Amino acid sequence: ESSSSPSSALPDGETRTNLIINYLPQTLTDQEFYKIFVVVGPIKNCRIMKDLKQTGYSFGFGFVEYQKPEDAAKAILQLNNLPVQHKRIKVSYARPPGEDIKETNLYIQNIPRSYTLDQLEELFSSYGQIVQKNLLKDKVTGLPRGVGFVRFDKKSQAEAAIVGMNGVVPEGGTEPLVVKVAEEHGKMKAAYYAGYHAGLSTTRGGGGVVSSQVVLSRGVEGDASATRPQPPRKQQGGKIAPDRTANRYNPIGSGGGYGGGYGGGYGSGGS
DNA sequence: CTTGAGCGG
Repeated sequence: ESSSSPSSALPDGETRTNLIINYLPQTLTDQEFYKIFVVVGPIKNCRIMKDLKQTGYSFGFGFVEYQKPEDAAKAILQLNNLPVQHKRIKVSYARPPGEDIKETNLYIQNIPRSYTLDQLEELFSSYGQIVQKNLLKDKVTGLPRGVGFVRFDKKSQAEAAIVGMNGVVPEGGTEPLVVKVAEEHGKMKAAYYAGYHAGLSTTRGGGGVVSSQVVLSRGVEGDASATRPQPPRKQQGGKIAPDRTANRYNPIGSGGGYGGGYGGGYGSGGS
């Protein structure tokens, strides 16, 4: 049945129009964002996801919804991997809402230091499609820390990977892997950096903020509230997650180090 | 010692 489909190669039952765009440069504006995608076809809706309306801090990804499915498909073909500033954007279909996409990102410890990204992927590839992966390196030495991330397409795949790989000693390693769902607090960091300290007090000492008002009088309730989140009654049960909110990174400032092997001449530069 | 970014309205 060779018919119709005049100028576009839309897969058979493809009706999706909504795309997610990843790896947007932090400085990309909404207008620029729109301009990149509107060349493909009329857009119904698009938006860069931002941390807060207040800070305007971009999460580095956004959505583009076209009016026509063929334009969405075309955008993936034409704009995926497009160099934008110092990055290459990723263009792919957004997932239908309510899908099983919630806990697909895994945090892995005790990865043999000798492992490459490919090896890491190979280690987990049998459980499903890996959509993203990363190996963390020491900030100062640049040496592998033995921890990394693997993001699966589906939650069920991530779950299977945990069951299958957690506790397993990989080849070339001596310690069993620790595989668990990664915490998704990346988005909150921007808020903290922006000075959005709602009411979070890190009770762990040695922290950064030193409040000069340390007037603890015995019996004064109001003041003590800061250092006493809970009444001491129930301290026995369960484990208390201390404070993972300690962010000691400089938000902006590092000039790079990720990706980038490609110097990119693309197209003929306009003026 | 959970990543400059992978799912909103």
